[in-house]
Amino acid sequence: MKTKITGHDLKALGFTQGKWMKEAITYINGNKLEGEEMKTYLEQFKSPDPIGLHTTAVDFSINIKAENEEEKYNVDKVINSMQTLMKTPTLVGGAIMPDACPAGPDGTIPVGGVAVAKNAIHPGMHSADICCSVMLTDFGKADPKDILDAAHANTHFGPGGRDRDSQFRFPKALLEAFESNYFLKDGNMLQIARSHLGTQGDGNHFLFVGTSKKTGNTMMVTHHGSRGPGARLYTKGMKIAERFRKELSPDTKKQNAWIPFETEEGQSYWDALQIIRAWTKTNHEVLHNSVAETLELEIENRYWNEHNFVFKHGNLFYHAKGATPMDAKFMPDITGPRLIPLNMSEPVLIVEGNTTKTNLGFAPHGAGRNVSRTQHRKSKTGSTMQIFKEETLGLDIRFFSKEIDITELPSAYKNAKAVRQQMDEFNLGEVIDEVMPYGCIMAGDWQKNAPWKVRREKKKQNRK
DNA sequence: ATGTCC
Repeated sequence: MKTKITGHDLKALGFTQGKWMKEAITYINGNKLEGEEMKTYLEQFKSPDPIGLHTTAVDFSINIKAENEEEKYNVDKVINSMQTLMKTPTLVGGAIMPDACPAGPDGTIPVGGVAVAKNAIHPGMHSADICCSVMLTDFGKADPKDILDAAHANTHFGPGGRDRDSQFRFPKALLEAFESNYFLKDGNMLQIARSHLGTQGDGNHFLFVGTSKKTGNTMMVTHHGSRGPGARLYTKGMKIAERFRKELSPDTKKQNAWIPFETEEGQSYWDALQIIRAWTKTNHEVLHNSVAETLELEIENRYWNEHNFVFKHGNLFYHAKGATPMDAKFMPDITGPRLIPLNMSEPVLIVEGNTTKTNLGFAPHGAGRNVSRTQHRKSKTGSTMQIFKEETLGLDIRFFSKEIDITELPSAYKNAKAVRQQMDEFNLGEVIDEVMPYGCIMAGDWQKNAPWKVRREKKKQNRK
């Protein structure tokens, strides 16, 4: 006489534990299935065969050239990492831009990288700062200093969000969108989305004012991403992707895990990305509008583009981590030209372009870093104030925290001329206008006087 | 990237 089948027996047959087991055991025992009959019934619960890596890396186009030894080291590292990345089973194409910089362990998409996946969204390939973007408003013949002063009074840099009394109104459409989405609906997420609206964060984010080379008009350009809400979505997305990776493709590197588009999770994540994009666009708009309102100015023109995002075309998902989408097919709602900033002392480029065989429809997103922040800080041994003055001569540069961030000065970035020259050489968009710098605001080194740093400094002093 | 852990 045969004993009843248990979950233990099914695991011994190589099945993975799951919700399905309870029902299956009842069915098997209820219908007294055994032998071949049971095996046939269990077929439906078999895990799919693991998806292996591509045996050879998928080809990708290299739109970058090293100009010196330091850059050669960086470019080699970027190319090596891309070669590992391009073995990810979902990928069918890729490219790197002239401002490419290595990021993370080998096989991680570099900043300045594009990766094209079939039917898959890879949270690790669109960057942690989802929808990091640039927006421009043309304020006509306004005085650049007035714009910078008003913007300085209205914007917010540094960690966290706004106090309750200085928050912008949270649009109802955004509220409803957040509440409708699995990834975005929790209360904490909404609270952060409210308080972070109209904030720019830190790092390389900026508020830039300058004048058009073509018209002389005063233009304001903001650069920032999705702040807290986007960072949280990214973390959640990576967790879901990791669950799929373990089940579908354990050989895939953790940072390259994906969410299959044709799943409930895939659809929700895709929707969440679009909602975060709408939030981020609003995050720019409230700042630009507040300047117009403060100064009672007419807005003559406005456009924007993201450079960290996933763009869908058919069943292909173009992941851009620090690459400017040029082809209109990526952005049904974007009508203006694109914006490519370089550094605080250089113009913001206004660019148009299209797909070629080698650019995949993208251009660089900026100048890119020469060396890491830490390395750059170490290389600058003189007086910070002196270096700041030399590198920003004639410009009105302000740090929101009132502390200079030496790692954001022009010397931290790749040579702007070289990046522009490589844009020409590799056919990465045509510059149609330039916003000549008047001044800009960045977060500055807000951590300089943080309690833990002050404590560390004191210890150092005591040892001397 | 980020109220650097819901």
